[in-house]
Amino acid sequence: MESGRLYFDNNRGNNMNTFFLGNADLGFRGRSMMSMEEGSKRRPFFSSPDELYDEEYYEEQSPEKKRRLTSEQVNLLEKSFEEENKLEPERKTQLAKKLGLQPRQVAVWFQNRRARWKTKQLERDYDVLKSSYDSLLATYDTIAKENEKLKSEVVSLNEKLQVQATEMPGEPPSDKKADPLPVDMVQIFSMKVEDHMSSGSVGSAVVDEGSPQLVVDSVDSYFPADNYVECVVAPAAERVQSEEEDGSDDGRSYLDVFVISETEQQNHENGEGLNWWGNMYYVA
DNA sequence: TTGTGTTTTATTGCCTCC
DNA sequence: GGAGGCAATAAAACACAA
Repeated sequence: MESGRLYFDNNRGNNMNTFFLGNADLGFRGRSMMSMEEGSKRRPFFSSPDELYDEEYYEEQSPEKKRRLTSEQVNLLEKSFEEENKLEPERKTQLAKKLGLQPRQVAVWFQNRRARWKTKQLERDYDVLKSSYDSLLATYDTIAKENEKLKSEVVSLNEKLQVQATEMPGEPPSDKKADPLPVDMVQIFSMKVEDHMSSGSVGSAVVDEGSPQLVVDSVDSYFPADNYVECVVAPAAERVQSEEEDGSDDGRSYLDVFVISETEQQNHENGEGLNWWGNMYYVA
């Protein structure tokens, strides 16, 4: 420590100032300055100003005893702190004079007050961050539940497709998958997974108005967030043709839906074969 | 009355700035 | 190098439950 720093203890009771020379090497620190055997006359924490200035109380105190500031002193200090939480030397002297305290005491009070303010501020910041976190967590939970729901929808729809495929002999889905896609017959739309996640309507993307109301999902949310998933919707040419031939139009529009990865679409654009993993849906 | 927890006042040591 | 700020800490003052 810096030797020679001067410490003051203001004694309001008898208008005497006691001075301490702080020096750790000499063993002066806190308790060592005071006589611990001294009996203490307790006063209530919330006392009236009159009680606080009770001469008898102060006269019985040892000059070294640590004393609480009066409520008036604290009020004035609080007011001053609200105006400016840093203390210029001039203001410190003025306040000290006004309060009947040592400038050092005023400085210490401001120092401690800044520390309390900082603690409170940290608590406020923590509360703000926590509520923000809780809100995000709630949003995440909602999205996760919706995701689960959509996954089960996909499973259910796939099961229906399996049933349909078995009910239509002579048209193995595997042949369909192998067909090259007639580009002029398709509508392509894109859905970015991360946009999907952040939009208000969690869940399904809908084909534009000109298209049949086929609801298409991104199949699963296993795609990396920044990957695009392409859904390709095409009229089921073969089935339409077959219906026209045998007059078995049941009033349904048939569509082939393919879901491809970004890589697969690139392959398709490069004239390479596609590995389709979508299947056929129909809508009434 | 006593033990325990909290608040307030003050000290110490280190750091930065001028 | 001195002044002042800050973090860590001590210790008195105080509140309160058992």
